[in-house]
Amino acid sequence: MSDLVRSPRMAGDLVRKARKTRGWSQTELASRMNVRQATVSKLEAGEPATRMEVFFDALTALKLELVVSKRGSDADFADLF
Amino acid sequence: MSDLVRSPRMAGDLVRKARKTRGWSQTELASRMNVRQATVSKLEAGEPATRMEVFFDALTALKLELVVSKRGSDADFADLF
DNA sequence: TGAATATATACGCTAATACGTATATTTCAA
DNA sequence: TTGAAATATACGTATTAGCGTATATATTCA
Repeated sequence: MSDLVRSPRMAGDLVRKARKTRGWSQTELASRMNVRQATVSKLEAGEPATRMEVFFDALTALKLELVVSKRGSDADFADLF
Repeated sequence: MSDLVRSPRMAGDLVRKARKTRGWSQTELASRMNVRQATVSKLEAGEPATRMEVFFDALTALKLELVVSKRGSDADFADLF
């Protein structure tokens, strides 16, 4: 299973879902990321100015993997990679 | 084809690669993202504090898709989704 | 329902992005 | 080689994340 993420909002939703699936509180996740609970709260709220670093730290803590690929609808550019 | 991204640095490398594949200059990409060329430069350099919004805007402009999934090595948590 | 737990906010502070504008540098082709 | 195009930096400004610390609101559950 995997989730498509197109915006900070969707990223926040995904982090929240994964965190809850793991049964962690924001404080628990924040601790693993070495940030404050308030920072996790904002990340999950989809704050657009959240630092990329914070997002990646969350993915790492949640043992999630981020894969970038060409958009399926982008037929005019088959060999992007 | 797809690329795994685990950090701002890797994100920057990927954006640069995709941009070049499209034959765009940083200025060209910046214009499509509605940010300055300097911002694209920093994004590609892997600046950890780059705003998530900027990263997502770049992916959108480059017609790239971001998919989050559980890490393959994370066997202890099969049903994260 | 009442208390414990969890999440959203707040204040003062520091640091750093991104902005506009501009230029120093590096890259690359004629 | 040289000159244009591309990229990295710079300066001053405005804005805001994230920090420490703390608390107002939910939310959960015995």
